[in-house]
Formats: sequence, structure tokens, C-alpha cells
Amino acid sequence: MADGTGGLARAVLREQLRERLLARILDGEFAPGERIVESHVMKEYEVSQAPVREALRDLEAMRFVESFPHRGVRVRLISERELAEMYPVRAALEEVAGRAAAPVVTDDALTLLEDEIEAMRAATRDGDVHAVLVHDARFHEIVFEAADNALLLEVWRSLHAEIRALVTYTRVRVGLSEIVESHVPILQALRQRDPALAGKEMRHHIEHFGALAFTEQGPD
Amino acid sequence: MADGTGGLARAVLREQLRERLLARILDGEFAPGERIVESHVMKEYEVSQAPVREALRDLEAMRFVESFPHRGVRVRLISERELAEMYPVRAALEEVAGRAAAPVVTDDALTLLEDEIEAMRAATRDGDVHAVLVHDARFHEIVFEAADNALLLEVWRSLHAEIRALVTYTRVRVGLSEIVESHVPILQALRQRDPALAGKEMRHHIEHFGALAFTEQGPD
DNA sequence: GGTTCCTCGATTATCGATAATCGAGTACGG
DNA sequence: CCGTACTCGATTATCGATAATCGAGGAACC
Repeated sequence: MADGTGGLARAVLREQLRERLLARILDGEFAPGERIVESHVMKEYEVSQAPVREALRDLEAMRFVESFPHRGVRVRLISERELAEMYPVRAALEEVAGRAAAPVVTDDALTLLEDEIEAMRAATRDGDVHAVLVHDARFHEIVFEAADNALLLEVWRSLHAEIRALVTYTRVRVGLSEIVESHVPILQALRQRDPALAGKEMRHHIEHFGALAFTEQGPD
Repeated sequence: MADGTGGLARAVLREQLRERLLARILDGEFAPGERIVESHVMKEYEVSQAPVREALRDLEAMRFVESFPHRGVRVRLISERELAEMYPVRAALEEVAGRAAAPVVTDDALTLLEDEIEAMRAATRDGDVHAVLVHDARFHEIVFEAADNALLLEVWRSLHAEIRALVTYTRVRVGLSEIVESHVPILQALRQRDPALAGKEMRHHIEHFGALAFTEQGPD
């Protein structure tokens, strides 16, 4: 990071706090449902209340936390219902991204996508579910970036909290390698620069696993 | 408003400020590109800086304003490019909403939709473009509400700034009544509770006018 | 003449302190 | 016992003041 200070120092405090708190949420240090108390954060980072509040407000806009007047902020607890609601939205957005990306995707981006698939395969061999899902998310993000539509990318990113929550919820009984290999047709469609096909593959990819997550109850 | 006080008093200041500022942005009192200076707002509403900053941050999350560190906040200027980027995203979301709403739409909601169409017709007779677009937006919002998917509704609302900008940009050469009447097939599809058809009509509705707005250059 | 440095008014970012609000625990009356 | 009213510690919301930063304009230098 080349921060140089080892602590908080450069740039705007609010932004640093936001990043730090986000990292702690993603690491699970702040568990879902847990309160984040302004005064505690103040003391911990030795800053005053204003930047803490503003950082928390940013996180609220990013849907990672929720707040109620006079009752503070807590890490958002994403219900299965909300996760189920996400699937049709995400499927639609992914289709748009696939369609938009196909005609304009660069060879560099295609290489990056291939790298992510390889990384997923490696993680699968190690049985590292978390790593698979991280590279999975990154794969999709690359497609959205390639689509060259800033608004589309931003909207997709606003689902980050929900997508991230999959990592927690997913007691996926589907084989990891099935997830991984299902990315291949997407990459192929993009290679062919076929918008309709790329869109279709993206949509099916999401819908397929969405359906699995909520209809199948694997054994335990 | 039934505020009772005539000024700012009840509920959380930040929220009141947010609503007031938003109203002024939508009314065009704060023009796109114009700066909003914290100290001026402070004095005007006789509040301190913190709630003003937080209200502005909310508006930033809602995409109505943008801010840069140490350089303050300005009303977001939505370019034609961004507007063009919005169409595929919006079309996809509207299709999802139509599909989701069709099976579960209530008779009350259908009545509301009909009322909006009537209101659009009345506004058309008066030649009131602004009113037509307001009822147009409301029509779509009702469909999203009927879809009973909180996330979908929230995502759609996050495009509010862009949708609103259409009002400004739209030098639509298309006849107003064409816009208005193009809502009728949507309502019909919803009445029939046909998800695929409702989705298709919603998508076409958006794509049609999106295409018009950016390819046709009507006479002046 | 043009570039660089500096100053200064305006504005934003942060602070420390106060006021308002909440919710759990407790005392009181039935 | 049960429900209501009250108290109080914890926390959030707001304030007024200070520190940091920015951009425009002017002076000094090449």
C-alpha cells in the first residue's frame, strides 16, 4: 500500500476509515447483525466522531451496514429472501454485461478471464471454497468492466454485499468443479464475440446456480 | 406537508435537509453542475455543518450530486453518454419487474396504473410535458412495487437521477401521445397476468424510446 | 513575456463538547 | 404476579470552533 505511516495518516480520514471497516466486515471480524458503535471506533482509531459517522454512511450506501435513527449502525444481515431476490436482478444485469462486452472485449481481458478460470481450478484442487468464490466474483467483474458501461458496473457493484453473502450462505452441494467449468462457455462466447450468446450464457450461469441454491437441499 | 412548524423541526435533521435539498435540485433551483456550498446551506437552514454534510453524502449515494475531497459538492451533470448507458440497464430491470409483477399484481395496482395512464392523457391534452414524464415515471414505479422484490425496487430507484435527467434532456420529437399510449400494452399484459409478455412489453417500451432518443434527430 | 512561488480569502475536514434519545432495569400500583 | 411509569447509563445527533486544503491573483525571478 506504500502508506508509509503504518497507521492512519494520509488522504481523507473518512475514506481510510471506510476501507478499514469494510475490510473488517469482509473478514468477518464484524459479524453480520453485529452493532458498530461510533464511540468505540472513535477510540480505536483515535479520530473524532464526524469522520466515523460519514464512513458508516458510505458503508450504508454500499449496503454493507444498515442504520436506524438514534439506534446506530449494524452490519447488514442478508436474509435468504434477499438473496433469492438478488438472482433475477443479477441474471438480468449479467446478460446485459455479456451482450455489451462481447463486441468490444479485448484480448487482454480474455486472457484475464482465462487466468481466473485457472485460479478457480487450482482452488478447487485445494478444496478452497472461499478462493473459488473470490475468483468467481472477479471473473464476473472483469466481464462487467469489459462491457465499458460505467453505470452498469456501478449497479452491479452495489450488489457486492449480497454477492459476498453467498460466500457465507452457500452450503452449495453442487460440486465445485461444476461451478468452475460453467464459466467456460461464457469465455468461449466472448471469444467468438457473439453478443447474444455471451448474454445468454451469462444469464444461464446465474440462473442455474440460483435455482440450485434455493431448490436443492443436499444431504448433510 | 403538515409539518406544523413551518420550518425544520421534527425528525432527524439530516433527513429533512436531504429532502429539502433534493426538492430544490429536482425543481432546478440548483442547476446541474452548480456547486452546493456547505456553509451557505448551514446559514440558510440555521443548522450546523455535520447534518448538512451527511445529507449531501446521502444525495451523493443517490447519485444526485458528486463530490471531490476538499472541493465540495456539485449537482451531478448527467452526460448524454451516461444517459445512453442507462438504457440497456433500465430495459433489463424493467423486464425483470414486468415478469415478477405479472403473476402477483393486485387489482388495486392495476387500477393505479390505469389512473396514471389517464393522468398522462390529461397532461398530454394540456401539453404539459413535465407532468407526462412524472406520471410516466410513477407508472413504472408502481410496476416495480408490484413486483414485490425490495432489491429490484431499490436498484431501479438508484437510477432515479438518470431517469429524472430525461426530463431535462428529452427533446423528444416523438409525439407525447405515442409515449402515453405505449403504456397500454404493458397494462394489458399485466391484466392477463402473463409474465413473459409483461416482461417483453416493459423491455420494448424502454428500448423503443431509448433508440428514438439517440438515433432520431427530429426537426426543430 | 512567461514561469514559479507565495499569499490570502473561501471552503472543506476534523475536532471536542453538549443535547437529545433510546432501552434495560427497577420501583410502584393494581 | 402483571403491567405501567420512572431512572439512568449508553449511545447517537447536533453544535460551535479549529485545522487543513484549495484556487485565484499578484510579486519576484529568469
